[in-house]
Amino acid sequence: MGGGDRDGVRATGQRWVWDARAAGSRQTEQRRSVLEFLATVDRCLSAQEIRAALEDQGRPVSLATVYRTVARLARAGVLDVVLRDDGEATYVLGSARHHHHLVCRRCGSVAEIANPAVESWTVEVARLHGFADVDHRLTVTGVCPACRSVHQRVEGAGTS
Amino acid sequence: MGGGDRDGVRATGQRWVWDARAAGSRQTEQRRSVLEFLATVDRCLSAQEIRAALEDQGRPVSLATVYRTVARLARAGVLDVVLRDDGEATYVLGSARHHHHLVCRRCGSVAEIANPAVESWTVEVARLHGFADVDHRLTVTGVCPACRSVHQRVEGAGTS
DNA sequence: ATAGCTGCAAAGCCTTTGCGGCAAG
DNA sequence: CTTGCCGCAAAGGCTTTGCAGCTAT
Repeated sequence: MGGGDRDGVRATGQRWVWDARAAGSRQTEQRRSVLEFLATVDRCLSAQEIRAALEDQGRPVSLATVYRTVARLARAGVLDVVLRDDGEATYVLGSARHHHHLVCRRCGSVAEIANPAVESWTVEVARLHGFADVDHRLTVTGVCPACRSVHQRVEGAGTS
Repeated sequence: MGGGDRDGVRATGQRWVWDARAAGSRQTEQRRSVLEFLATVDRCLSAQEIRAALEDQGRPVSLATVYRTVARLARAGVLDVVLRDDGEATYVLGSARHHHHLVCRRCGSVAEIANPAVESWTVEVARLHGFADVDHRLTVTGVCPACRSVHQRVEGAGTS
């Protein structure tokens, strides 16, 4: 599911192309802005952060359009939705196949991690419980080396 | 971090006790309602669902109090917060130590699952990336046997 | 020329918070 | 009696949606 050429977006290897001929999908400056920007980032960003960054780059896009665009990209399987601890949704380019992420709690930098053993175990344990239509999501959080060295202090970082 | 006897709640084995003598923590009917109710449930429920259920039981508790109570219980490590796919927070009694859950996408039933190998792998992979203060969260979603047999149809259940 | 997309602003939800009054200890 | 807790209602944030105009095709 969610594998690929829906919504006019296709993932071909490491390149994403917006298929203009897909049923009523248009190539617009705003969608290009969002997609091209996300391609330059290795952090998971919220819709508001994406909008702010694009504005700084002189390529303003309305918040509603950012939401609509990332929703489309997520549906197409081009990007992955990562929920922060507080429930805010963030987005990052990724296979959308392995939902395994290593996320920095401070700066939001993301690395995809993989472990086939985990993958197969989740399927197996779900099957043992009689579950069908199984999916899974593993998020490892921590503080990345960069943030550690900076000794950046964020509100409530320590004990709360 | 959130280890135990804070907020006047203690987890002793499989039993939870509200330590009334903990720094300014009072035993009230509402808190008892929430805790006792959660003990009878094996599903993860949102604050609103908890409030509705308690009202049905003739033990009404205001939504604000439910939120304040579950926040306290979560901080005390008595219950676990499980984010739904849409970002809504749900709560379930649990060790709050292993964040491994098998959740039914339809009815929200929850089973705790455990795999030490996964646990150690997450720590290892995080360390390899230089991450500190590591935590993780694994959620396996699917449709449980009960919901499968009922052939319950929820909006957008199939492909979406 | 057509149909989809954008921006704006309003509405929807979930969650938090201020406050007066009540109640546990 | 003191201090914390409850309920109510308002405020805060994130996200979605209706609508009119613009634009990619």
